[in-house]
Amino acid sequence: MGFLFYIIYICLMNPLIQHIQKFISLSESEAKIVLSYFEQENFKKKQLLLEEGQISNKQYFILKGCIRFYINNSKGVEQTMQFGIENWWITDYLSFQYQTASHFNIQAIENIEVLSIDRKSFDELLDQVPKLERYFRLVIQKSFGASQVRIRYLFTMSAEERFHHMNNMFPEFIQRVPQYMIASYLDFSPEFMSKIRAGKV
Amino acid sequence: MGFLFYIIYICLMNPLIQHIQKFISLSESEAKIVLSYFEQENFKKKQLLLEEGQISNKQYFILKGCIRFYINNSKGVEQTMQFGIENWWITDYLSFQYQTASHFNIQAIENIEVLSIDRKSFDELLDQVPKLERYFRLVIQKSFGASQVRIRYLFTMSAEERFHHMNNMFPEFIQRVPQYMIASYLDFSPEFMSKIRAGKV
DNA sequence: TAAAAAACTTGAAGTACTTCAAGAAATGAA
DNA sequence: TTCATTTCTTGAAGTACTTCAAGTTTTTTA
Repeated sequence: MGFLFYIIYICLMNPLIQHIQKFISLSESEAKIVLSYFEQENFKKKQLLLEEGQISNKQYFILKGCIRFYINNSKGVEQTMQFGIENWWITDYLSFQYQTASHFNIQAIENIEVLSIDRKSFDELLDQVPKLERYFRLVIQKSFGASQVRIRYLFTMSAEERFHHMNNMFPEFIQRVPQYMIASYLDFSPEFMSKIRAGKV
Repeated sequence: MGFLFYIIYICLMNPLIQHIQKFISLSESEAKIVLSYFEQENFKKKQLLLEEGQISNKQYFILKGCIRFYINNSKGVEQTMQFGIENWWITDYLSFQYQTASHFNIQAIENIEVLSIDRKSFDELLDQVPKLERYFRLVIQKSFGASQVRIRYLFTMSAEERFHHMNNMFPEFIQRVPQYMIASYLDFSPEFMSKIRAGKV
């Protein structure tokens, strides 16, 4: 009985289960089923979780660490499309859903721990715990909203404003990630970022 | 009996039901329930479906016509974030979900017909037909994918390339919408668009 | 702890766009 | 069918960035 409580305890303490519980409620037995579909994976700094041209066969929930979603632009320069940290889901949803080649790369910026689920298991999980449809709808909805806000910033702010805005909103993040990645995320050159920071613009 | 068949027929012929059927299957009776939650609304060209500062209380499915999702930038210029045509869903999902003030405007570019559903009805509908959770998840997932692709284009292509790309992909659309809206969607000035079209860049 | 690699800085020169202003063309309204 | 409004065009001048190249600092590796 003590052992069982322990199992339940570790299930409910799991970051993924806690995240799900923010959106929908899950019983202990459902939590256990959910977790049984996931596998923990670790990646080293700079390792790729997905490479351009591959089919994104897995969806990841970040337990620990920071990753980025990037492309190689026409000049061969890496351009960061999105960052992900603890409690974020990350995948190329189009490639994952339609099993088509991805245009994006996903890379660990730090040593990371993620929970992963492949496409087939994901479908099975949703059939077995249909409640999760709502959870994933809400998660994607938030990501989509964030993506729209991002486009709004790109459209309405100058390079310098975008930098200061990000600096105010996520100061710890600016410390955590190389500057050139932030620069490309904000859509300007690393040199220009250097000048902004030095107040030389 | 003939009358009943007729009802079923008009339900299944409805563009929304047909759209839903592309993602999940729906019985005739479910189709009827779904439609009972929606209301048809018509808007005239230039009318606003949502105005910045308001809470987006409705979600729209476009039956006919073309709309745009735009912001007023810091210089008071309207900047198009997104277009919507037949069979697209449109709303500010963040404002709709969390009932917060929207930063966006939604406007009819042509005289339009939409199906609308308010937030409360939407929740009820999902409770009554839980299958739809998956439908909406997939719809939003596609929108999110499109949004990511859009950012990719903004990052990797020059103004001229973005124009030619859009011109190749959606030639009929370029005809349908004023040039200055396309220019702002592609993130350059209407004057520059004019020069691109004239081959004067 | 040294050497190598990665990340950041600086200034000078260049460019892809924007802004402005004025006119022409197309569309809509009476 | 005309007048008013909206949309599109053009050239000249300006600017917010980029690119390049070289040096400095920081981090990683052995």
